[in-house]
Amino acid sequence: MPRKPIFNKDEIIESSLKIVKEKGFKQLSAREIARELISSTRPVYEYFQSMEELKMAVLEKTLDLLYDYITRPYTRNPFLNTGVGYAIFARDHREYFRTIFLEDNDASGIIDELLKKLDTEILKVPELAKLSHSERDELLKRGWIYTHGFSVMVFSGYIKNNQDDQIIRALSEAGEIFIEDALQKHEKKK
Amino acid sequence: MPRKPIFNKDEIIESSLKIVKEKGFKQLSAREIARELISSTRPVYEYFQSMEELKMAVLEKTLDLLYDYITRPYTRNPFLNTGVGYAIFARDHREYFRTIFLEDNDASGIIDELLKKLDTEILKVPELAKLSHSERDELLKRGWIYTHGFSVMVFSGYIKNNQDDQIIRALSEAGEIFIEDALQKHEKKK
DNA sequence: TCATTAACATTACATATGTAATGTAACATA
DNA sequence: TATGTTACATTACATATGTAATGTTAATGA
Repeated sequence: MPRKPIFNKDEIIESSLKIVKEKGFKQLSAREIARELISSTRPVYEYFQSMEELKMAVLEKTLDLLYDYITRPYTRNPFLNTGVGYAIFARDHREYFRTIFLEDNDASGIIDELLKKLDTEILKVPELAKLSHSERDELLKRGWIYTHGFSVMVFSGYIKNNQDDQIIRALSEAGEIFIEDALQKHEKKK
Repeated sequence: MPRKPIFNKDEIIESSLKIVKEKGFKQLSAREIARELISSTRPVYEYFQSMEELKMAVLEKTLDLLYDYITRPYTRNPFLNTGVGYAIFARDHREYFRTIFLEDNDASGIIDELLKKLDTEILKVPELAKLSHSERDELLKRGWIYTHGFSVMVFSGYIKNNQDDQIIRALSEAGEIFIEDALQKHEKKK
């Protein structure tokens, strides 16, 4: 007896992502989605209790994409790959990046997860295995701060000419500086 | 014959700053200001053509405060002081920091000015005078990226326990790492 | 074929905001 | 003291947004 659905949940989320990408998270509204779908605002409320709920779902999707980016094999160094993916994500998905890290979505949980991921990656780099826990922690923190600063610069358009290989070089050079320092301080302690 | 003014331009800007500090730049509206002043929205339009114009004036004020912060003598190193002031500003004036660097105010002009300032400061550090222009430039960029990353972390609340002295230490340590690397690479070239 | 019902459209109400139009009262001067 | 000017208040209109209430229609089972 029921009528056949025209729109589904995924379509609504996809339209939302398109709006966020083009106009920013702040512009995401039920009416914008309706315009995008060429429909009324009703379908949105068919699948989501509120705009708040939809926005959470959209945020989740951008996070999925971020995780995709930071797990790609840009180089042979998985530790570096995370940072490179992060910066390239900032370049290619400005508005998603802003939504995740610079809006009021309390990104600290997300950053925690990223750091945890980095913590496992860093162990895979052979030359760093000899470092103590606190030494590795310090190195991690420095690398993360630099990566984040770099990415925000890319995001805000201050760092231009940012081809993949240039991003890789910039981050890898900075990483080597931190690593060399960490190894040096490790040797000195002994 | 005219009536005595009750509110002046400065009061309106001050109220605006209070609102931005407490509720964020997005919440700044004529009616909010009126609430703050216990008045109507009319006085705002007495001194400003539009809210847009007022917002520009408010942004200018936050920039003035930022310049104040980055010119304070936290340490004897003027180069370091800029970064420290920047991070402390992010800690003490979250919403101003967001408005300036993370909102859509096209901060690149501001960053340019900051970099120019840093460029003059760096020359005052004796041990760095020997570096070539491009070497100094590279060092500057690295320092700036790190400082910005650090400040955004402070802003987003990820870096906690951020007393002045801890911020100074963190940035000075990172600075030393970059400086040592720059000097080392300079020596190698010879 | 037709009644039912889910999916969507339409309309409407509430709130927030910018800002123009209009009203009002205080104050300096004549 | 009367008056004109101006600073502010009030009111109103336009737009944007969330979302509830209500209307409409397409698909299916009887």
